[in-house]
Amino acid sequence: MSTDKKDTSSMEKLVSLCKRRGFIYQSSEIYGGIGGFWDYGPLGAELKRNLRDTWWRAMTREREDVVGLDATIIMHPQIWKASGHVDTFTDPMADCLLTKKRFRADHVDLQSGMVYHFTGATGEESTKSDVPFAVLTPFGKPRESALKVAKLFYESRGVKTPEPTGGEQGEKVENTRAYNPENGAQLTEPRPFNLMFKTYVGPTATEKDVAYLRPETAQAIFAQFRNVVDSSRVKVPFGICQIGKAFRNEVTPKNFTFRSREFEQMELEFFIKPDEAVEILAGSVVTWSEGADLSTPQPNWGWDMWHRYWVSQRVEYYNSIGLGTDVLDYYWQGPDDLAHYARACVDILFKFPFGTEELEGIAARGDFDLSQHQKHSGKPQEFFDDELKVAAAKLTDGQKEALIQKRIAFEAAKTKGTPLTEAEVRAWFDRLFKGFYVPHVIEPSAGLDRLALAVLAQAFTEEEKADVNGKTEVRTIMRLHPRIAPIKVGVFPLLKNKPELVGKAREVYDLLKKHMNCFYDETAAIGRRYARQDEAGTPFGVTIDFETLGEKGDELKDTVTVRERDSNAQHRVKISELLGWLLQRLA
RNA sequence: GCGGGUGUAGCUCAGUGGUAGAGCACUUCCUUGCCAAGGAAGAUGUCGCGCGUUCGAAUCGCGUCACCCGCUCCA
Repeated sequence: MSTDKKDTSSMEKLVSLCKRRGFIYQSSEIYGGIGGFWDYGPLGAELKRNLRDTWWRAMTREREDVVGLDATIIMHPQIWKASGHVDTFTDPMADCLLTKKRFRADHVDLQSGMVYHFTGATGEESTKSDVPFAVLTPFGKPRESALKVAKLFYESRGVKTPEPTGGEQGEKVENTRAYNPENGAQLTEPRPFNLMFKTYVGPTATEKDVAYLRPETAQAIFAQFRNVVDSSRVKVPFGICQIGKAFRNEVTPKNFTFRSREFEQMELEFFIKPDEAVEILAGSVVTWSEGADLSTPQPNWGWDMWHRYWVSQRVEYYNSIGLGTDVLDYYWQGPDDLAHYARACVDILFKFPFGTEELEGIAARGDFDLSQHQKHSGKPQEFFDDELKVAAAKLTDGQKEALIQKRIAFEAAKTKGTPLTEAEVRAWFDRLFKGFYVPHVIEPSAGLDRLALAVLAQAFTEEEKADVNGKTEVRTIMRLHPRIAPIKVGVFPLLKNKPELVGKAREVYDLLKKHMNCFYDETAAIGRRYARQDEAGTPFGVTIDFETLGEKGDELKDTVTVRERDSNAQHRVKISELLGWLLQRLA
């Protein structure tokens, strides 16, 4: 995905503020830190909890069609075999010996030509090298071109004006991936990079006991699909969502918490009927067209309507926590980017200071995952749809055959993956007409740590302000949406040497703290306390002043000053109405 | 994993071989009448870590760890 502008300095400021105020620390810092792992401090822990809660509420509690799951991090290793992670997570890598450029060893273009094997080189000032090196040159090119590359190689190893030795005769080689296509230089032996963290279950720690820390939370949902269906009276279309840790042994963790080795995912697997089932039940299938109404799911929606629906739902969610359209972007994967089993995938991107990068991917994955588990476990992962069975029974043989022929034509037109044979299509429809199908899935998969970073980056604002002495200074304000702010309200007695103010302030604090995260502060001048809370992102400050005590007349007695972080506006609010006033603005 | 950069107080940074510093922040006290006021006192460092060179290392060398940038990777 794209990178537009880089803003390293604002990122550095954000990292610094995160540490200073207790949002995010480096893991294991006293031992020098450990790459790709980050801890959340007091404010960060609250922020993350709030984000987690808003997601959970939006995805399951406020919906009738999604249920939750909380599965283990370590699961049966077969799960990762079935999902493809054991194979595809192992990327063989090879480096160019000359330029150090790195290649996916299995992605290097196949080449043929003459290979010249050099055994070393001698040079001026008795510099020399015994390191062997080989160069591939296209057929028809002279040996000198190979020699030129070899000289560069030995020069880079400290040999002055080198004369490579050996390599007099070229060797004919065909279809090799062992040389850099750009310059012909030899690549290192491919080394595997498995991105899954490995561990051992049980005391013996043999190869038989190998297990993996999950690299995504999604597979647990698929693995428990049958149990959820059997125990919770859900009917397709419905979803299962989960929040939890996932682990990837990234080659290069970077951009603060953006790419970490341990991270938290928030995933939904939303199971839908195959389009053929929709067609049988509803008579026709609605497909996406620009401007279609996505507000309420309809029984005749095809998979792409559901996909678009979830994109719009997710965008609505981001808007609800303060990430508006101005900071979001989208990337629709083209046919070439898509995995063979995926039908569509859109990334919701956020404009981070280091570039526009993915917050969430929403993929239409067909029935790939459940089918894989059905195949590997030998346990059926079908859903039985009563209404479908009844509707299918009413179809004529001709209608049935028309559906089958349509699918056969669709399979024949496939350009990716292995198309189903006619026999397989007929077997699939045989099950479908009896009411059985493996549901298709729409998968909105979001990164919680990325979201936390996004809202922090979005909230980070600097303002120049003159202090009482007229000296301008830069102040940092974290304009976090009140719904996710770690501290909702700061409670301050105007002065701490007046026991009446302090006593009243403690009363107000005790009143509020049962309902929201509050912070009591009586140190330093009031302006400083406001400023501290601005950096923590606290949306409201409540100050107990002399009016509260009734010194300015009875009508102001038992009222407090409520100060808004973003506008500096002040309101007089009765203590008896304060809780309601705040709750209304935090909802 | 490769190349480049950085690492000194909580934060930002100065300090190029000779007793570890500044600003801000922090703690306590005084003061205080709404946006980082003022005064006084105080605490804070294995100069990222290890090894070496040296009479002596934050400073020089080697190694290592972490972070940043660029490659590479991101199923």
